[in-house]
Amino acid sequence: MSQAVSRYNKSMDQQHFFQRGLIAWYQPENRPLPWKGINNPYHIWLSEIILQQTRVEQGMSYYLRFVEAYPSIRDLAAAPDDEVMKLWEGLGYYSRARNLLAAARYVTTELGGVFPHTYTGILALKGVGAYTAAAIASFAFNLPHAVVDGNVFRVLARFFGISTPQDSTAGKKEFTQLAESLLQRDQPALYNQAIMDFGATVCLPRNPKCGQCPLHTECVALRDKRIAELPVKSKKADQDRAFFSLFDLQLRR
DNA sequence: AAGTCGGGGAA
DNA sequence: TTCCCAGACTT
Repeated sequence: MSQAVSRYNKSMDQQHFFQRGLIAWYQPENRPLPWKGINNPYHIWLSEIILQQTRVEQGMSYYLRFVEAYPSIRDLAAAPDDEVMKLWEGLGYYSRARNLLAAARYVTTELGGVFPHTYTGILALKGVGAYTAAAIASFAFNLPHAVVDGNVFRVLARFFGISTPQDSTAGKKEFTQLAESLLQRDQPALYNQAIMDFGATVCLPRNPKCGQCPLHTECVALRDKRIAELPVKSKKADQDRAFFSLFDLQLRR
């Protein structure tokens, strides 16, 4: 019992260190972005759809062009399909554009142009999954939902030394629960921005800046020299290629 | 649980 | 080349 309590307390200390360190580190002006510091749900939503599996630098100009072309969600809803697809050209994952338009029309016609303001309402929109719903809910409405994207998986896996594959069912559950427990519920938007900015600028996928990391003294992966191994993914394109090239080699003999 | 959808930058 | 990017959806 006392051991369990002790371990529990240590974990809580670790979590508090993480939260405080992250917030202390975060300076919004370090990474100014057009969709940062605003609370227009339409603009937030648009930016999040564009940024799905897309680098900020690549999505930036598209976001600006969409906002320019369609100042309101009604404008987007009224746009012809081919015009929107043309504007999306070059971004990839074109189903995002189709879902974007479908959702815009749904909000405009079915919801009277009022963007849904609850997590479940937002999640119901086409093209909006758990991550995007949490992002919109927190950034636009300051609702307490923790974002869990590639940055968050990486930061949490390393700092807490979690080796559960992030793309497994168990992993998604574990990381999501941890993220929710870490979320500073009195300032969800700020906290979510902070952890993603941290992952994008300090706790990088390769060659993370551990030397100048404000959390390095308590980072489990750094302590155990497992930075390069974390986070773990079970889907390994790598493994498949290795297998098939080996198979190929057998056939050639 | 595994597969699919993409262009692009960095190592 | 490989990995990964503010993932979601279908099978």
